[in-house]
Amino acid sequence: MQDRRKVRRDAVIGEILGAAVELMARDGVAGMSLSAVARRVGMRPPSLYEYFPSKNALYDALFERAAAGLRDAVAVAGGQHPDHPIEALRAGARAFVAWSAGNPVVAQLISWRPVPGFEPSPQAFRPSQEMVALLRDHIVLAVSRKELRASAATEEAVLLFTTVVAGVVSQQLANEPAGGGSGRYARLAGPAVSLWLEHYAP
Amino acid sequence: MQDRRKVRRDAVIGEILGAAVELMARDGVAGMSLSAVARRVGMRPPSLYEYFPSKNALYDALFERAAAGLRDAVAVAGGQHPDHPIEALRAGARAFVAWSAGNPVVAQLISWRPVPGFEPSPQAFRPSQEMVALLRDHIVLAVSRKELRASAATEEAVLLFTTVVAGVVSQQLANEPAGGGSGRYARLAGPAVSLWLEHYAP
DNA sequence: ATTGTCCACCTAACGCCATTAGGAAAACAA
DNA sequence: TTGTTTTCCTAATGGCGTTAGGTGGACAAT
Repeated sequence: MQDRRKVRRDAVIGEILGAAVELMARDGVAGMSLSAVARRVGMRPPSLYEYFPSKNALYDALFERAAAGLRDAVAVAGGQHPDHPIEALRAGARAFVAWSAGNPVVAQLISWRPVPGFEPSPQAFRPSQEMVALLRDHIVLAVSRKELRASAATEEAVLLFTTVVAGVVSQQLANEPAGGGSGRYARLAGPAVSLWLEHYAP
Repeated sequence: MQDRRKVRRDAVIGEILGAAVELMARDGVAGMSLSAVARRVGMRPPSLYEYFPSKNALYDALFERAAAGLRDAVAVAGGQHPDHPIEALRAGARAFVAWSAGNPVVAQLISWRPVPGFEPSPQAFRPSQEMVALLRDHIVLAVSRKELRASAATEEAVLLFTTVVAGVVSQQLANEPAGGGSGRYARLAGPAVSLWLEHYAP
């Protein structure tokens, strides 16, 4: 019956993380306070230390969850086009931007460095690396099918792809940080990726 | 002899802003504390309120200085090519990225939203608007000379240009926040702008 | 030279924060 | 029933941004 305890504990952790995200939306990513989180979940601040050894550990848990969610969103979108890597790249980039616009708080945590002193642990960073690996696979596949120039598979080309997409996300987050808005900047995802695709077209 | 006082006051303000930048480099943009600034300039924290009515006002002053410096750097670079707007765009974008890589702390203040609760005042934001106006002028000139497609002067195209450049800066700041580094990501400025220029080539 | 005004600093204090120490009660295992 | 572990608590420390109120010196006017 140790199971019962673990279930309860995981539920509390989820509750804490949810409250943290809500408060980050209200007070800014770096403006979130453990005291406010504790108030929202009906605890005293020190009790949170039963679940996270520090505030940065809480950020780390949020980072890992967010990175995994983002990776999954991109993977699902790309997976819709299993034998059309160009379309997979387009869909993946659009999904990346859409997810970031829809989850602006945690997207800031991933795309920027908003919290002084916090750096994601290797474990939390892993989903992001897996996402880049996925991107690389699509590009390599496209090149092998002659749908992209060979130079598209170079390190610089991959970096350029992520940079272009990061630019769209950055504009979106900086200019519509609330996220709920129109997503004016997120609409640039398609055209931005087109710039890259045209340059590396065979 | 009121002049003497104003000179002295402005010198102190400069000293405070310099200390703030140094501490932001050490502790993060949002991690800078007025107490630490006061210590560094040899004052007690409340004395800083003779010069800035709040911490956010200090951020605002830094923002304005930085935005003006960035605008000037871009303007100088672009001005090197008065009758070659394409080269002016290239040089301006490179200067933008180089300045941001060389001043990573204040660049974060301009490109991101690192400080919860701080938004630049209209006055502090003005240099940034002037910089975008300059960019627009170059593009319009290039279009009128048939060096760019007419669609390059649309709102979307201008937004795409800023987005591509913002992407390079964002990658640079996120991955080499210390700035002093090799500027690996800043080297993408040229290729990134090329993507845009190729797409809008006549 | 004296007076009055203003500026630039100070100390003291308030309420908030993250974090640690140590204790109490409840949940579970024996 | 006893003992252990988990989960919460109160109390306290040292830091923060900011306000209130006081003091001395720099300046202007007499």
